Amino acid sequence: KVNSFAHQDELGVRSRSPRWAIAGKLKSQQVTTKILNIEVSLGRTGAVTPVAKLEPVSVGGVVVSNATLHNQDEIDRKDVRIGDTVLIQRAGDVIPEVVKVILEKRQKGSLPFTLPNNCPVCSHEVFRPEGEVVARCQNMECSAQVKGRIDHFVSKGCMDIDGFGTKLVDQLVEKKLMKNVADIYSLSLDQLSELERMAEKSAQNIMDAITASKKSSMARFIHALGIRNVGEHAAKVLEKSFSGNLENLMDAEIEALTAIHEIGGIMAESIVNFFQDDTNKKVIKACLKAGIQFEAVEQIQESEFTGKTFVFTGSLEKFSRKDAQSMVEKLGARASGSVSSKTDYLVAGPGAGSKLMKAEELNISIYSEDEFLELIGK
DNA sequence: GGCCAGGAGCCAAACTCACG
DNA sequence: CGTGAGTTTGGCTCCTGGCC
Repeated sequence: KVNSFAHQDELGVRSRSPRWAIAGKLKSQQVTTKILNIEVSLGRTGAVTPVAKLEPVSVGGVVVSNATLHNQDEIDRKDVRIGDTVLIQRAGDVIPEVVKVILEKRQKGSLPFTLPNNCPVCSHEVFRPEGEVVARCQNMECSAQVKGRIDHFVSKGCMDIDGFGTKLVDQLVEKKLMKNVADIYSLSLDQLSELERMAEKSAQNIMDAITASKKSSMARFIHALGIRNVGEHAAKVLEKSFSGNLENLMDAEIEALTAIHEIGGIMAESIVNFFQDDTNKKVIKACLKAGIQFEAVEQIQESEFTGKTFVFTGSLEKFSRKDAQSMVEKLGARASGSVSSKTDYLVAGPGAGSKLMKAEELNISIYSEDEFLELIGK
């Protein structure tokens, strides 16, 4: 914003403006380390994702021992191999990533890495559709997928069942106490107390959390079901379009769905397929029978912010991200995760990084938390 | 003492949608 | 049909407090 040239920051980097100087300071620290192994993990959709296990190394103040490799194409692009010495950094100073392989240090006789053709968990064949990048385990009953779907169902943005963590889910699935998400509602206090690291107190807390979670909303429930291509946002769109009537959504046809703004052909197909499946129908029925209730759909008020886009960044101290999101949604605005030319307001807390810089570049109005609250009249 | 959940922070690639 | 914007999916570490 200021025409000051030949600025020199403390790293000794000559830059043309103060902003560049900031960029210089924020530039991620890059460190070399070794890839000990490449492991494969499975998501709730059966997606096969490779993770590099690193020789632990301190970068930007934390000890990093894992870095995602995304998929086979990424591995090929960077030609990452087990045993390689690699340069890593924390993208945005948070997420560890492999920048590149130091080829001079490559061990003789190393081979390019290829993901397995069979699921590492259930051995079922994995399939990568033509033109797609992600290979998926095709076995719907694969325990990794069952666990993943339950993890997702109980998570914060979904049914939000407090205390229902991954280790608990692992045990429940392995002991065959759960096969699908509806089984949550038939768990008993005794069954829970008998599990490892669980006793009366913890078990009761879980039971209470399950009960509390039954007061929910249609959007949360749709999101929780884990329909492909339908996440938090799409679930809200569907809730609004169907005015909170789940049966109508379940019976909806492709044409009715694509008529909705923000729902296209691919999402419509995923939705129809999901609700046609008999197992899915049974699970939904069981959940509703267990007593899940949807709160009334809130009417949003017209305001000067209707249609505007907010982005929140940095550590927010006056309110949570979720609260911020619901505050702006009540005004008919939306909260997005990334800054673009369509962003109207950026709200930055302390420690904001790349998003703040991008917003400055694009000349987007920047507000502090207090200024934001004042702006929306709170 | 140690395990686990959950909150905080936010990235990258793939993918989808809408629009010119 | 290409493109920009936004969503979805999956990912990483630190730290605290509750409970076994």
